Amino acid sequence: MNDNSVTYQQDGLRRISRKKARTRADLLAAARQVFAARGYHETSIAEITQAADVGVGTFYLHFRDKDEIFTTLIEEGLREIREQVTSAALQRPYEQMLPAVVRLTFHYAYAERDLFRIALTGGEQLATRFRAQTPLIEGLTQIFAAAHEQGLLDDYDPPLLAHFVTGIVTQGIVWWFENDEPGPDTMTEQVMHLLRQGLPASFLVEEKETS
Amino acid sequence: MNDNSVTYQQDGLRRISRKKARTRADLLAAARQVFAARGYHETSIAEITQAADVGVGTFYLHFRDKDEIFTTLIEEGLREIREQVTSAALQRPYEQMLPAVVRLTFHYAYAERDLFRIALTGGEQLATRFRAQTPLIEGLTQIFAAAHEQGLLDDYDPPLLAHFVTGIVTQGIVWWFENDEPGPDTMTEQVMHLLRQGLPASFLVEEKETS
Amino acid sequence: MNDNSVTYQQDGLRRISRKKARTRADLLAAARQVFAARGYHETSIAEITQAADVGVGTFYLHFRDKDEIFTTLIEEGLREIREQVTSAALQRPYEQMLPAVVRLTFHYAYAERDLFRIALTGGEQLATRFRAQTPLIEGLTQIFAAAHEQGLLDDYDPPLLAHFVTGIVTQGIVWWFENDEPGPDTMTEQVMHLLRQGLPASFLVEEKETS
Amino acid sequence: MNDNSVTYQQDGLRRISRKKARTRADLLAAARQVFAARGYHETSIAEITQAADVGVGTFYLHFRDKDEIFTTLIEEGLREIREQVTSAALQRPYEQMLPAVVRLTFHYAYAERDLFRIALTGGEQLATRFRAQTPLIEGLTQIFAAAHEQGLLDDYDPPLLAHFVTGIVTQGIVWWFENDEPGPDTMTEQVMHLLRQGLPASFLVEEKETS
DNA sequence: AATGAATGAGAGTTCATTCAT
DNA sequence: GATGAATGAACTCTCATTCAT
Repeated sequence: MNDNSVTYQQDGLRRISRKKARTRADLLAAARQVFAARGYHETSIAEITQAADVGVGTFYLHFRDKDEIFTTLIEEGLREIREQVTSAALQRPYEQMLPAVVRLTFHYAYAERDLFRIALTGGEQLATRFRAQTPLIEGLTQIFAAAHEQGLLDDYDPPLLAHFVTGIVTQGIVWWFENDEPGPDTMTEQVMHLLRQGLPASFLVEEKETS
Repeated sequence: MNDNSVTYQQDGLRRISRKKARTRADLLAAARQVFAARGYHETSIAEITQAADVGVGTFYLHFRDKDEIFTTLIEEGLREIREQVTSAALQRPYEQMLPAVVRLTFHYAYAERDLFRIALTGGEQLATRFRAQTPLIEGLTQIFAAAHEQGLLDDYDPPLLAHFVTGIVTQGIVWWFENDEPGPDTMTEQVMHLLRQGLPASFLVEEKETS
Repeated sequence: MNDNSVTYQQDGLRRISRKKARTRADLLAAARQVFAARGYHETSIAEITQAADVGVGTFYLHFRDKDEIFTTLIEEGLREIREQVTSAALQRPYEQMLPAVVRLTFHYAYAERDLFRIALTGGEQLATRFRAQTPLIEGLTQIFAAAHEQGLLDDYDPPLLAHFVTGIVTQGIVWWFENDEPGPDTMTEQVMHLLRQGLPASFLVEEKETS
Repeated sequence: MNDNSVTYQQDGLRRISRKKARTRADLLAAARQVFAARGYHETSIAEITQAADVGVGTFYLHFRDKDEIFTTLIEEGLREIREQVTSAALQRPYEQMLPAVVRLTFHYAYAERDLFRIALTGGEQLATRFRAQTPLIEGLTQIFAAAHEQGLLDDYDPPLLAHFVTGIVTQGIVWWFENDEPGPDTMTEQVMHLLRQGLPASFLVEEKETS
């Protein structure tokens, strides 16, 4: 027994834990694929383990239930995007933040459409589903709140406005569930155009008296 | 046997079919309530029949399965709204259509929040869920397409724009799933303000070069 | 109130009871048709009442359950045949009874194949099914027992022999469930030929020692 | 990791699959018993699993539905008999085939009366039921067809004759559903006697003119 | 750590039967 | 007598979860 043996053992442990991590990754990948193809509710644990080529029991070594692997999938998948978007935004002067956030979000969403489809479609109740929108809403709320404090958005309620913009972006992403065109840059331009110009006043005339 | 007896019998039939219609309505009301409280997938037929205070078998006398009562619920619930919004829009001059559609949609959605929650939340797959948005999208697409032909919306793609505006409205409705304020009129104003003015250009600056 | 009124009333009763008998007959005819088409177990009361164009509840005014209408159907359907065959047999000299029974049975079975299909196919357990064979078995047993007493069938056990012959006849009838040829007369000849001649001894050689 | 470990694992797999096979056999045995006691249609899956002392779900791990376990039961049960009868027949000179087939069939049928009761009684429609007779019918048809070609059975239609003989044998087996006597050998003798001698011509007189 | 046979709670669905009209 | 909406027991089947190996 010497350092070597310890090293061997550590190697063994590491190998095992590497193996375990590998299985976990297999399961996540399989889940992503099956969720995308069949939807959250139509997916059974057995389908996931089959796609991952592991035994059913193995699933429970890594995840508590279907909801946990689902949440993990979204969480881990979105984390990097969230971090990238956040850091990119912070690197920019304040006036450029909003466009940057929109553009980057669209780019990532376009690249990982299946993940967004899963996130916006499946899941147990609203809770999970709208969790995907939450980071965007919060980021936008901060941006708008800051502008509001500076008197730039006097007529708006910042959180509500953040929801509206998130609604626009979400709808752009949903659009891609059925169409591949336009790409993320054109999509961004369309959104920015709307946010910048609004719509022509000529057909936004409200009648005098409101019911 | 004379006319009277026939009348009696007809009365009987009418009464029976009125009773049957009553049961059907009970089931729909119960489904609405249970779906709203527990979500589509968490709801079992037994829960619906229990809430409607009828036997399980009765359910199948009126609906084929859970999906059918769900679809019927949404369809019948939204039909009137759709018709009201459509006819109201058509009674207005063209320039007033959009505001009218938004305002009316918000009013109905606010009044029937539980129905919209069910429609936007539950259901089998996207198909059912986004069905709720379809009428709005189509209506807006028509309005925008007309404007586009007159050169008013040169820089926009009408269907995409319709999706964006629908996204805004949807997000407004979703907002009410968790907040009661602001009411539909203020909500409409906020949306119209955004659509009219857009956001201040000063924080919509895009950097020169795009990656 | 006089004789007339009584007559009227009797007429009324008779009309009612005629109507009732009519409904009963409708149900029996419908059952016969549905049983033949779908088999006993696949047939539901609702299908019968639908085919008879009466309400479900009406069924229970005439029959206790599915088994009773089934039994009745067979019983009433076979009764006449049984009586015809029996009386025809009795009108013949003893030596002609067996051929007459076989020939008549085949003729009726051929004419009412659907009834025999129902009788031999459906029904709850053996009990009902083999009830259709019972009359034939019993008739043949009598014939054979008489012959046996006269020393004509010394080597046979009459009831067993009756079963064998019934087995032949039954198989002939079953043959018609899938083939229309040969007709009842040729069928009778084939059976009689077998019963008269047996098979050529040359290929009925048993080996000496039996295991 | 060496050959040993592989062997161990193989042992493990084999043990598991042996255990699974055991459960399957338990289910088949239970099904056989319950079908025999209550009949096919009166038997529920729950009764089978209860008799097999396994959970309901286990059933579906081994069989798709009631019909599949039924078919399997008959198929597996009859296969060996079919093979034995066939090979025994082929080992004999042509003239001895028919008696051998009849004798062996009766022996097996007597030994496994419950299986034959199930096969001849239960099952979905004729299809399944008469499947039990098919092998016998086909075997006999071959034998008779060969004799026919040699001019031995000029007056018979071989397939029809095969049906008749099958009818006799079937009726002999059905006899055992309610009687234990006579045993298979005496039963064989009675059948062979009939096939050899036919019945005394003296009471097979047909009247001249046929109606 | 991995496996997959076994489990049984629970969901959906059918249908014989009743009963108010 | 006839009706058919309503009923709920009974059944089939699925699937998340466990556990011995």
